[in-house]
Amino acid sequence: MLKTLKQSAIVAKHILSLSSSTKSFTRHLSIKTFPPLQSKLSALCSNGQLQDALLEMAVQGLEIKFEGYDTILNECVNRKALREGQRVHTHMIKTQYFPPLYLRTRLVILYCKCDCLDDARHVFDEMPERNVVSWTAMISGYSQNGFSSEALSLFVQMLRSGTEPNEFTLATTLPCCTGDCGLDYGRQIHSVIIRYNYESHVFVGSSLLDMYAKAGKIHEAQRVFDGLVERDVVSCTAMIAGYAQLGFDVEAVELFRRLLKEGMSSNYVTYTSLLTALSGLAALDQGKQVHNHILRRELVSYVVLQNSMIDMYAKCGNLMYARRVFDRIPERSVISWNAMLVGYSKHGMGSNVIELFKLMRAEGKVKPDSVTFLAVLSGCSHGGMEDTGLGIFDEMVAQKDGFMPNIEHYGCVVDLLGRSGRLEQALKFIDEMPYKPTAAIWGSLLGACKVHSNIDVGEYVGSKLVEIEPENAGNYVILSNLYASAGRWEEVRNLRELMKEKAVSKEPGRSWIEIDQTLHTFHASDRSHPRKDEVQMKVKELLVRLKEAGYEPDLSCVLYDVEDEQKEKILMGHSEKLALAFGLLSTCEGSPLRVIKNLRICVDCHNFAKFISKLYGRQVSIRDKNRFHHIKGGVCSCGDYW
DNA sequence: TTAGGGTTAG
Repeated sequence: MLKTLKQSAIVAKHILSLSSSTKSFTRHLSIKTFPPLQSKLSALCSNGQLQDALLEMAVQGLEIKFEGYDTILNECVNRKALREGQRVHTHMIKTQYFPPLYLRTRLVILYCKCDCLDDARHVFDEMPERNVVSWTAMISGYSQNGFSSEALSLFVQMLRSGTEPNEFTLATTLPCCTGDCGLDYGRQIHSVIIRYNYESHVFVGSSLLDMYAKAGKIHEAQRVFDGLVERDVVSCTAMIAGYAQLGFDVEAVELFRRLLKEGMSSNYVTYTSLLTALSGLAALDQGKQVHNHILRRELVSYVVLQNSMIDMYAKCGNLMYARRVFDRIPERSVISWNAMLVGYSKHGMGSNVIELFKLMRAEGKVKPDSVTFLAVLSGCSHGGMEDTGLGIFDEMVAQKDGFMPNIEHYGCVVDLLGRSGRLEQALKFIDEMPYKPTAAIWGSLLGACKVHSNIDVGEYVGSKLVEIEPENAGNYVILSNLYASAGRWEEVRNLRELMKEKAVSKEPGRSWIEIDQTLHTFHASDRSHPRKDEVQMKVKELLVRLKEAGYEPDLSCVLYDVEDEQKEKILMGHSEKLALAFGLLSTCEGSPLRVIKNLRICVDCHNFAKFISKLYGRQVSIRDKNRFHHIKGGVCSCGDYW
């Protein structure tokens, strides 16, 4: 009797220990099926023998129930084993097993992970009951596959059903708030977040600040970031990336430095965002330093990071380094190719663009995409290879690479035709293309009219532009330049009146130059730089010397209605001239000058830089909003077309 | 069981 009792106690203890190890699912346990089958299945699964595990399930038939399905479905999810998962699902149906909520949710997760959203949704719709996890799993499936509106509408349905969202749901749903109404949806979710007190949760907070940053609301992003009770790599990276994406490059770099000092950990994503900011600044010395950090930390094998480095070096003007990074990537993605192609294109190196594009086609490992063709077409345009570009467009239309041109590619063709002076043909092309012309397309044609001094087409195009984009000052400037160059001052005056009427404002011009790892920024007519007086003197000195050599300030670049003397003063205050003067003051004779400008360079500054390169024997490179100008001996790589 | 940040182009 005593012996039997003792035995029962041992059995009971065994069951209890099993219960605690399998958490809350103990009610399904039976000594008959568990533990031998369970441990056998687990062993098979962990050995990767999913097939054998399935066979074992089939042999055991209905005896398996929860534990068996759970074990094998778990393994299917971990390995994204769709076929095996489907067989388990079929097995459930065949044996008329009625899965509980937990297993149904596992099926939803499995199908979502394997990109079978319809199957996931089917299981989800058939669920007799749902909890926050099943809702979140389905929302996450949509969210991660880019089906934002489905995810958002499911989120709304979830709230209506009375299920409260948790931190997982909120962090998953926020990334769906993109596009036109993204900010509105985002703000509504923000209010839900506040209601449930998740604003300072690190995952929810990073998602929230990212949403604001992507909507261009940097201050709101910053407010969320400042309110986080705990910060980690992701939230910090999100903030740095937010700054970088919106062009707050200095803030991005400063935040990175500050956080580094505070001991924040960083990973390859952090460096990617940091490189974006350094690319914007064209801070070559700092970029090289970051490259060294990446090498030392052995992060260099991330393709994303290598792509960022190609872009950084190209935007800093060093194509040789960019190419070296490109050549060392073992598995290039389409973005690696594009970054390199865009690099050559912006530097006006048309033949390099074509050569690399041929290599890409010949290798055939990576398919060109929309950006590839934009880079190739604009590369032909910047490099003065109009007919080659037009030929490639024809190949696109003929579907040589299985890729149809979109409106932006049509825009490139307008650019190519305009550049080669075929303005009437460009007008006809716009008229016949299958898209409605955008302001950018008219804008590029207007630029072409200015370069080729074609008033007739220019007037027509200008009127179209002012109609679509009355607030864009750049359009008035080009049109006014066009009238001025034809001596039609009456029209220039009318245009100026029109500008005043529409209260057009221009983004303030800004240029900078990197000297010994420090960026020196100048604004138009800047009086804030510590060496402003020296700079001013230098510009005056340059003006005298350049005039002796034949330079004549192009007063038509000034739109204000003032005396010519005043116009010359305004021109001499242009930020790129200040940066060039400062460069001459701070570097030794013969060394190259590298200036960055936030807007497109004006004709007068371009001419000014050409004279400097010739008279002072300097290679001058200027990166403007559109492209690089490499000026040597008074000749610019853009061929005076930009 | 479910979650957040990143690269080219414009």
